[in-house]
Amino acid sequence: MPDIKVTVVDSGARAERTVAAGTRAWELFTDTPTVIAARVAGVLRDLAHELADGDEVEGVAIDEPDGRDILRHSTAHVMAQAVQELFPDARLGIGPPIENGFYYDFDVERPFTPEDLEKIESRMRKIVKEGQKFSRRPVSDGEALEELADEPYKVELIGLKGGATDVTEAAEGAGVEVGAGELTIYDNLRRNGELAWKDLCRGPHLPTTKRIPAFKLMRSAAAYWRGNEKNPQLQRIYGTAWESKEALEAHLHRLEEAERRDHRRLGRELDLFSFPDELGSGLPVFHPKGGVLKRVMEDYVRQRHIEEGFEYVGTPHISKEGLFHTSGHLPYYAEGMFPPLHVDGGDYRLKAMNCPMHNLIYRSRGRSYRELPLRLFEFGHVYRYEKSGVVHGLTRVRGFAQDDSHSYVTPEQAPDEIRHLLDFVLSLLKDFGLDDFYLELSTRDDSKPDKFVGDDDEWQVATKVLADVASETGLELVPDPGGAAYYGPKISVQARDAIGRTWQMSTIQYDFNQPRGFELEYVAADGSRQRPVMIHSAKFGSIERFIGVLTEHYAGAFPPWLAPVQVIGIPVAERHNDYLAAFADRLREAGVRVEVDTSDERMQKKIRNAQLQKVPFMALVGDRDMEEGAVSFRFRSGEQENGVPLDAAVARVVEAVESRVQV
RNA sequence: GCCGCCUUAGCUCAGUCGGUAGAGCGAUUCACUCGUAAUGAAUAGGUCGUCGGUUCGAUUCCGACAGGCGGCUCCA
Repeated sequence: MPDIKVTVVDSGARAERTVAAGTRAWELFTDTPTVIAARVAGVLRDLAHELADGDEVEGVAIDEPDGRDILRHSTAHVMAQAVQELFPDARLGIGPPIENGFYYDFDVERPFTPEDLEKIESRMRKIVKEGQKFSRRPVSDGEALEELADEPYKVELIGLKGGATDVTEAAEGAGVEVGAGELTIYDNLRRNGELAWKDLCRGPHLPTTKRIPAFKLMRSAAAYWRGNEKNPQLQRIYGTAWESKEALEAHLHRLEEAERRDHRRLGRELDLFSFPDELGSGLPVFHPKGGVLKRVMEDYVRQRHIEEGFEYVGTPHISKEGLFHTSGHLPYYAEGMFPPLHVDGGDYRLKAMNCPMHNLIYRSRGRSYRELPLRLFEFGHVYRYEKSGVVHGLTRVRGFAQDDSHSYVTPEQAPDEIRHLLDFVLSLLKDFGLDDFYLELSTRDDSKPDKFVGDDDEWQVATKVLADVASETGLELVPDPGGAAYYGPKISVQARDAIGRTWQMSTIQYDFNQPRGFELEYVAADGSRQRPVMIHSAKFGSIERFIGVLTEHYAGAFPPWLAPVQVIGIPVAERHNDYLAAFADRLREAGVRVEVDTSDERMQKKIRNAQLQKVPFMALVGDRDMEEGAVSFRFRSGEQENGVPLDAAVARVVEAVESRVQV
């Protein structure tokens, strides 16, 4: 048998090897048990892939990103097999790997119960234990259609492959079933060669089910077939799979950590806000402590806007409906608005956006080019009729305050203004402790012209201006086709929080449509009347959402400048109360939010309470401190600074607040 | 809006196979006055989410609605 030459790549090192023709990838990696697939000439392959002369081969380890995807995809197959063994009538949808796990969709008569998931999971363990082999088999479209005649969703995918340019676009996740080029079926073979199960799949897969070290089914939920609400709903089971039991445990631990940070839970525990049923879904109230957070944020943000050349305005929450026809909201955004109120023979609407009202301020008198950029800003309360299933804590509500501004500029000024806004937004977010961002550029979906106002040329200009400025920042820029507002494209700032989750915060939108709708004009230097462009911008998106995000980012342990209570005085015994009260007065004079715990609990209990309330400074006073004219600080970390003289103690707190640092 | 699950004291949760309920924490009161994450005792607190139906009787079974949770779709 002739020999072939292959190049084996191992963590950057390359080695030429001569092997017999017909050698399969696994034979190169017999010494490295973590390798579960191969990257051959840059393409992921099964370990059973037969090598060709000149191939460049790299092992794919189970704990690298591609390896985990393969593991999770294979685990999804095992799950589907278990489901079809237990529920023979279940028809298969798609089953891709996703971040931290996988899912598989099934068409079943009855939704899965938690007990079903347990049964499925134990059946899966049995299949894993059996060590079934994943065996790849190329098939023609015709053969696939014949073999999978009982799987209508798979048949549909095969059909799409012929027509649609990109199957992944036709159904998110479907790329793992049907790739470009030839179709393949994976047979799951028992040790004796018997066929246990099969599925249309592009692969690659683990060599055998035994190579699944750790997995767990998480939950089941409904999902629309191919992500379209007009399609039937399938039952989706989510699971997770990892390269080791330890990695699975660590993942579950991270989920617990995220739960501990949940702002809905912290909001209750820290007495920040609540959602009274009596008000209705998605309508929060802020309690005094949450009110502090909200006011401090708003004060700071208002101040920064004024420094940046914005003018603070005020507008009502409701208006006659005609305004929203002029703005285009009713034709394009009606389903997002609350239904009309019938008053005095006319219809009024709660506003869903502030822009129409700002336009009226602009239009209240003639404007000169000398006034531009004209920047109007307010905390405008808007109300949106969110579908009942999407309301979620403070991050998705039906009534909220936008820190909303509209810059009216000449078309020539637009790029500078957008640059200015983007810089401003990023600096504001950094002030609040968020410093890891990327940008998203949301553009029009050309296939749905009825959802967007204006002509192509205008959209192109607007999109280019935004794209150019966004790329100047050097931040990662992710395209978001179809995500634009009806009146124009937008840049949004996505911020990563302390545990790596991303949140959409600021948006900057370029709008040439509303100025036309409202017939906004300015008089140019040559005396002609010109139409301004407006740039919409919300820095935090929504104050409510931002409070929710900050709460999770800090896990409720806010930096002193934001903390509802900045210092809590804890007397060791009742005789220290007066001394602490005097210290608290001094702090209060310096503008510090301070409380003294004069309850008759023991000191240890007071410390525990302060710790649970996540107060940044605990100021303890006992006999020793009183004698020295000092206090002792305890921090949330448990660290202490004992015997701090009173002047220094006040200065210490004030300094931390003013510099907006975390302690 | 769609699918599934859930709703018992302020919070977290037991419980009743249909005969109107209990714990811990929290609250209040009393005692204790204490040096870095829970002192002890007593007391109060619930028409078991709302409205209908079945039943001699419903917190429990059925239905509708409201609210919540997890997804899908959508989104600041």
